Amino acid sequence: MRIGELSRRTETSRRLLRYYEEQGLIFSDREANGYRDYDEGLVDRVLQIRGLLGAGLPIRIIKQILPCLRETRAIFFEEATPEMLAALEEERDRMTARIRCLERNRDAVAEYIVAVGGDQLARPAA
Amino acid sequence: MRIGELSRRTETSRRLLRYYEEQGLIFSDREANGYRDYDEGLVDRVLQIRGLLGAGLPIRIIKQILPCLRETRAIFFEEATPEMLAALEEERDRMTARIRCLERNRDAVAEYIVAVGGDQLARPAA
DNA sequence: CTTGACATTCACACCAATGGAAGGGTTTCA
DNA sequence: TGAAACCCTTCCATTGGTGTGAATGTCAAG
Repeated sequence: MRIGELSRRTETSRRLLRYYEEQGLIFSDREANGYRDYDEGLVDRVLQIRGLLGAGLPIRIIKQILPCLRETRAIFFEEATPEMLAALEEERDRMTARIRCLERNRDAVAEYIVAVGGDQLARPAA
Repeated sequence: MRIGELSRRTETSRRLLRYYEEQGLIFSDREANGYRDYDEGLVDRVLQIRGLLGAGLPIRIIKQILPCLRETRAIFFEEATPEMLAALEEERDRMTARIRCLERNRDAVAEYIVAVGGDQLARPAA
């Protein structure tokens, strides 16, 4: 698909898609005229990238862990140097820490909402 | 405690602590001489703030949810306007989305690590 | 030929964070 | 008492990262 379709399907500006490509997060083939030609899988990939960015991971790290996230479960063993493995383990642990932090705080927010009487399913008797 | 101690205990520069105060994320009493006097609870508070920032929440949002996160369970009902409640519910849901995204991707990273034979320090006889 | 989608490139905006200088007061300890 | 270490404020500039705007040009189709 071309960039316009990918943009619509991911609700991501063309500009940003080109930026992600420039940053090495996604790739595209080119049509004869130079237009980008995206694989179907790029839709999920872009959403995934945006999710991770939204969760605070920098592009540099996302680029690093992308090889682990290929939907095609073709794992590239040859690239698994000890240094890279260590970096991945570190990042995995950092993600766990992030998750815990978010869970704790989300739960606190949720408790607060309940305590002050919010979240009454579909506002029954407002 | 004074700013130096808080800085050491949170591994956060004095500069940044003053910045957070300027941004309205934390508060301090003042000694007679003008020195900031921090409550013991600020240690956790600062760590919490840094965790949330690291998880991708902007200062603006963190400031908004801080009232829900007071360790003193004094909840300020009077401030719970419907608009604020709606904003909180939205933010709660966004945090949940973040958590799910991180979980999915962390698990993928973890699987990859196992697949390429990492993490054997912890489990020698894999 | 006009319209819309595509291309590239430079510059800018926003946010978190930092650095540093100026210029001054306070605490601690030998 | 003197020095070092700590603290204060204000101001200004900068860095790094994510994201955007706008100018300018090409391509394809009605």
